[in-house]
Amino acid sequence: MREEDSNWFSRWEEELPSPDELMPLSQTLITPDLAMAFDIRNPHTTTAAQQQQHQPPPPSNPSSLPNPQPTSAEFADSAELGSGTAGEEPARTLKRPRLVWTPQLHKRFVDAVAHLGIKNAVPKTIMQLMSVDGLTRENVASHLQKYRLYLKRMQGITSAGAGGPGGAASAADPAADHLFASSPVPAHFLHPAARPNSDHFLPFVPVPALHHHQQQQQLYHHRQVGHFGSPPNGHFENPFMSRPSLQRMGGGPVHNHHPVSGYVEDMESANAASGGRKVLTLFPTGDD
DNA sequence: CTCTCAATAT
DNA sequence: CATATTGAGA
Repeated sequence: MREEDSNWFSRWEEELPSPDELMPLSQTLITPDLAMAFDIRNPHTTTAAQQQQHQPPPPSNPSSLPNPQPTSAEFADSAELGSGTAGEEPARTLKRPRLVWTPQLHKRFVDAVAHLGIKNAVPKTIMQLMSVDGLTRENVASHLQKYRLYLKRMQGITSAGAGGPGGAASAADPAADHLFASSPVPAHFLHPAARPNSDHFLPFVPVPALHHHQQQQQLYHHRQVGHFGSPPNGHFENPFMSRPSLQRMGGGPVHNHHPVSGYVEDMESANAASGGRKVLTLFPTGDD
């Protein structure tokens, strides 16, 4: 019944963060928009007051994680502010747009949690392992809360029949939680003690060997309408090839997720039912 | 200090 | 509605 547990493991190799991109430290204190607007890739805003906890060692997995490339962020956002809505606020205390947890982003989240082990899966660590720029601890914490609830809820019903690791969440769940249901729940995520024999599966535990400096890739993409490819450098770049980067668009994605396959939904679009809400979202990295 | 959880706000 | 934010307890 359950023996291919190591499946999820293999998948990791495809997305495992290289040591290079580990330790993102995206505590961007400056406005993302601002930072990007100025092409700042090295915000030292951090007063060197964080960094106290080290975490899991970069899985020395030679995996091919096509990580975030230094995609030159392009600008295209015509800031039309009627009155001091955001002219230049103090870099601190800025509100970020709502983070939109797209399946891909959630996947990274789940992967991170799975690899860290329930034990070490705490917001900070998860955030670091995810290496998603712009992601904050609060973002992860909030989502983690929901995710845990989802798991608990699921454990009740989903006993057998869940055809294997790949579809652990395919129960007849009335709880078809749109987002959660689409991510392969690793296999166990329940109690730490319910692990039959996969202890050594998590080779990387806590190896506080994290040193390096911040390397953050602020791939905030500003997208206007229906056209991109206006590289500041005059080079052509494929926006859809980027790695996890947050993008903020306006309006509600109006349910763009679809089953399988990369989707090139039309981002932006008027806000459906949310008024002009700026949202942070991340690219459909079309790799699933 | 950070994590977790519940309630609440947007 | 999906997130964010806050607050209390550990």
